[in-house]
Amino acid sequence: MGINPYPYKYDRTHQISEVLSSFDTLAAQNTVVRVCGRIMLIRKMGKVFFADLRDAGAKVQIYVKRDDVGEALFEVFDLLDLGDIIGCEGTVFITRTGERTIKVTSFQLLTKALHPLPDKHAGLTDVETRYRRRYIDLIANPEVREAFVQRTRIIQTIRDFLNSTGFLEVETPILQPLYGGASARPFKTHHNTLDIPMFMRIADELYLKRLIVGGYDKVWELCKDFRNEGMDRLHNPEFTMIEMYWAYADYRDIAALLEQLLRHVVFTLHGKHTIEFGEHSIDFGPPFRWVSMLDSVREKTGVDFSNLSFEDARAQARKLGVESAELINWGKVVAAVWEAKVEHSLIQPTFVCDFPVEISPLAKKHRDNPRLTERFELFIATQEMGNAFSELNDPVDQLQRFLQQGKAMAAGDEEAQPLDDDFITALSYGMPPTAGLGFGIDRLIMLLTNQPSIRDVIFFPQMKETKDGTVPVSQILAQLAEEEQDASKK
RNA sequence: GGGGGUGUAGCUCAGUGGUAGAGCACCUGCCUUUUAAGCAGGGAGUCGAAGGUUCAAUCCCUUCCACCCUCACCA
Repeated sequence: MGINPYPYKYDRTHQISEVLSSFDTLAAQNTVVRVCGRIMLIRKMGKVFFADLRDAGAKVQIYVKRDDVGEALFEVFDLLDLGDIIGCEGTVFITRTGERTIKVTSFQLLTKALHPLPDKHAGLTDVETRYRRRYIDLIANPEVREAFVQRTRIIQTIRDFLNSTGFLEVETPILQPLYGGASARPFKTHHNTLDIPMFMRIADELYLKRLIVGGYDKVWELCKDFRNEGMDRLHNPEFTMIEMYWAYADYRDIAALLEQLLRHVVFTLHGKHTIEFGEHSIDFGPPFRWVSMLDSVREKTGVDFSNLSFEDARAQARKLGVESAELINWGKVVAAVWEAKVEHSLIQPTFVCDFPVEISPLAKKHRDNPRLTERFELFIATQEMGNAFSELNDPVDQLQRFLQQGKAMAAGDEEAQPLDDDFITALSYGMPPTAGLGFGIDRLIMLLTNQPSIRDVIFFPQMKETKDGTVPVSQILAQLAEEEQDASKK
């Protein structure tokens, strides 16, 4: 029929949402509109078609009557399938049943769809297909597309907030000769020209603190991080954090800022301070609870670990049913008991503070207790949403912490942090007292959009490779040739 | 890695030891304001993969693959 199934462009005058929002005016003035979109439904009634056309923002019904478009175009429309993308021109009116509709006078095929859409009513529910071929998921499931719009809005709101409070958004290396800033196994790669091993970053911390040394007061980064660890509902190998560093402030200051930020984001997104997450209702309105790790352990277990020796602490932990070969110091024992007895009970936003020094190699020692650090983690709905400390800025102390980590690594701890000489050098030039914070963006978005899996807030989550998901090129070409032949016949 | 579950048409799902079914989608016909339009007809499947048992396996057995849940590690 000489129809190009893949033309170059279509001059549209309105997005569908614009047609709907100014419908009365368009109708009164008999304005000709040109819209485009994907055909989601077709209803044929003899010499008349009704179809639902959807673009990025909205859906509208179109009305194609043979007497309006002519015999030839009408037959073309008869060849269209669900999923095809068209542009059409016409005026608007309201049908007998009250639906706002575009009365089409002409239309053009813009893109032919070779694969059929998922069931128009049941949609696409198979999670494997949804994750592997997100484009189908996005076509078939409007609520999925909306969740990702929310993701962008959340990040934008955070960005606006931080920019408005004087934080400078910066970028630091993703590809690093040495990884650090968190306890995790890295992805390792290789630079050919330099012939050196390189690592994908697991955190931004050490680079951002170098910038504080360099004289920036407030910096932050939207961080893509990579951790070579297990994958499940809460973990994707590639994920997003925000890290921020604030000179001349301590962990209490940055906790207050984080609280203010989250309250602002929740309110901006939902217009209120409470959100629903699974079976929980989370209230961001009241001041967040602030409790020390040792106090919360004592509340739950009746045991005060604060003045116990390592041996006594381990014995107490054993009585509580907490036992592991990895509990090699007092700090690890306390953290393990806390995780076993306290963590699961933290539903409303709660700052848990003052972590043991052994598990906090980059945090400054607590001003009142050398066994602890000035560190907090924020928990919401039992999940860690953020981790922050008064940053360790004493290069001698930092070196000792690194050496301790080195011992752990030598003992087989694959997540211990390697010594970063240049970072020590940077600290020795003087880093002002600084508060630092990192929080997981994917988890925050899960929380704020009420999604149960991290895969529901990452467009293309990591999946195992499978033969089923791969179509041989030869098969694709054969199919294309076949379609071409079919088209030329028509 | 351990335990539990799932895998049948493009999509959503039934089903049986004897050559495979529905709805939607697709094709044909009827219907000029319908709306999950309707009515009539049609084509469509390596029943996840490979072995085994059996006269006969989509179904029973074994192994493998992918996905989901869960436990352990992690954000």
